[in-house]
Amino acid sequence: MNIFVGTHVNKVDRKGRVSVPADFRALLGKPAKFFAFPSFVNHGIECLTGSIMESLSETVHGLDLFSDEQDNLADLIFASSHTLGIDGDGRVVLPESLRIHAGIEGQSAFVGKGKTFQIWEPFDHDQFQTQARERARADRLALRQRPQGSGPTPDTMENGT
Amino acid sequence: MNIFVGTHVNKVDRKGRVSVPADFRALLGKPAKFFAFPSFVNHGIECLTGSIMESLSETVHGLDLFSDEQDNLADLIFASSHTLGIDGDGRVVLPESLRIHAGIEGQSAFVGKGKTFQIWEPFDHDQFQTQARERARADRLALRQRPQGSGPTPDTMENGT
DNA sequence: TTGACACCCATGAAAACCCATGATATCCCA
DNA sequence: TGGGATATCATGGGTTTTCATGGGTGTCAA
Repeated sequence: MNIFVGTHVNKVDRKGRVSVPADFRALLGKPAKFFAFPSFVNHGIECLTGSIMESLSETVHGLDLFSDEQDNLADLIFASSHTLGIDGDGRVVLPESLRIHAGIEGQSAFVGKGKTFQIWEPFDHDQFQTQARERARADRLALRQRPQGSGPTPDTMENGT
Repeated sequence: MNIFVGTHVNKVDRKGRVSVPADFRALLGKPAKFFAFPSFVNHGIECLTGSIMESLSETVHGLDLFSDEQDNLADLIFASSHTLGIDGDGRVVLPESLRIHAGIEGQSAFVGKGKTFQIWEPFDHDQFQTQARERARADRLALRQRPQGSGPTPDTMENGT
């Protein structure tokens, strides 16, 4: 099962270290590491596996080299990314810039998103999830009334903890 | 994982030396060196590994030999390139022409771009990144609807606010 | 001689590594 | 099926290694 699921809240110690949930670690292989960058749209930290990051780099480099578009995209994704190596005890150090973006202090929430995961300040994520739930409900009503309701319904969001 | 990620700000000492970030050095192999030339679209310094430089030369020579386009590109890239050798302590000397192009004085930012990286004056790069971020927000819809097929699309970022 | 440049060494700070502990979950056997 | 034994995990703290950075020395050429 190669997907990240669940929400795990762990402590951030005074050195800035956090335990990566064991389930997640198992999916990160060896060398145990992943890439993390601030989301462009909210206060979460996006976390990608090496293989996803690599194919992302292939995609970006498929664009015209030195084009504005290539340059912008590469900057947002790669330049703001951090390589987080997992130590022998299964922990990573959250860089200060990421902690600030997410507002993380004493605790952090690892949130499974399928092929990727995110790291949040736990309370922030609660709020985010509540809003997502409400939106999903509203969207579903709209969907239901539509004549052809094909495609995935928003019930992927229903897997609360 | 053969990609350059992160933004690392290092000091430029009075001799013009800068430490190349350890992550980057690890990707540059031996002999430890890379090619650098002024970007033709902004104030950054483009930095390419030997192998990328080679494939770039293939591409350029695929253009009509002696065409204006070939001539221009070759000039922009190859004629203005410097080979920067990394010394035993992991540092390079930034040639004056490059420092002037980028406006670098006391500090420089090594910016990962996936298969390549750039060197910037740190404040300049901040500005550039902020703009890229704004543009990305505006372009997000456009990107999503593009048909281009392979690899994971940036849909990890689809979790709107 | 005077720079420019390639080496060599020293040092403080930060990151990676190692070990210990308590809590929880899992297993095993009666 | 209870209940003790065992493994897994999150967490704290100390120690070693790596890294960025400053400065010195020697070499070659203008």
